[in-house]
Amino acid sequence: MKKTRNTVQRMKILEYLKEAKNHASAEQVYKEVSKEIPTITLATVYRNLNHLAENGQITRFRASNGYRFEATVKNHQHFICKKCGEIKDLFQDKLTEHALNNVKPEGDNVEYVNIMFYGTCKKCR
Amino acid sequence: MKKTRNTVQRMKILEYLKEAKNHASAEQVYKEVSKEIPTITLATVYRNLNHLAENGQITRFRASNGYRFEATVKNHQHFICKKCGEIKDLFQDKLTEHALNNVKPEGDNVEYVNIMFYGTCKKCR
DNA sequence: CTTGCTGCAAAGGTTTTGCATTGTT
DNA sequence: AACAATGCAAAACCTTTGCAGCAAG
Repeated sequence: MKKTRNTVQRMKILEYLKEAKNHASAEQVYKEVSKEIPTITLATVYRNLNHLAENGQITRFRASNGYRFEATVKNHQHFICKKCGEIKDLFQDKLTEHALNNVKPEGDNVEYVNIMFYGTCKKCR
Repeated sequence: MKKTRNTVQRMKILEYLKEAKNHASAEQVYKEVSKEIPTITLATVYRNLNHLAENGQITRFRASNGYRFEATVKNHQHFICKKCGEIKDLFQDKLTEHALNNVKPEGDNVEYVNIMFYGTCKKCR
């Protein structure tokens, strides 16, 4: 396992995601963290987000307009509105668990599931 | 509903996806269809893939390196290897259905689910 | 004939990378 | 002191778009 360092940048990025509890884009993280570390660059934000994701401290997934990042939270799902693109958390207890329990891998090693519901949100209907 | 035309390009693209039963990237579709229609362009491929996806004839989802397209097949899920990026179909019967039956939308209109399992495939372990 | 679709080329947006320098450990 | 991480700028990638001509209905 590679050695990692706790730089101010990395700490602040993680801290932001933990507090915001949102599904931030890299740009969004960059904007927020810039307030505290004005010299930070988008490249650094990306490098840290990827690093944190690889270490399981945050979760990374794709929306139609790029990656989204969130502090890792167990057993929840997402709803994405096809019109406005809003992403909501769903906490359908046991659903994630149920999915994991019902996969028969056939030699592949399943680590986690990503369950995304799509449709039209209340506002856009 | 907007009127659409069945151009040779569109027909061949759909035909390819139906026969290949894969999770092709736009590039891949382009490459294959080019064999039959050498003058086709990537832009046209994209326009048609998006068009077909909007009409429900194919399904579009995001892998880490871009969109993937497949002829629409009901009630199946995907497994993606984190190392090699290979995408496999899973047919855990009822899983998709179960997920849809267990969402409580709260005003949002759920249309479909995308269930993606991640891990390390047999070859990469 | 109408207008949706194509090919071409160019632009747009997001994410990654090379390099010299800085800062953690 | 070692080397992981940063900032900067440039590149790489994927996808979309404007436009003039073409072709499906």
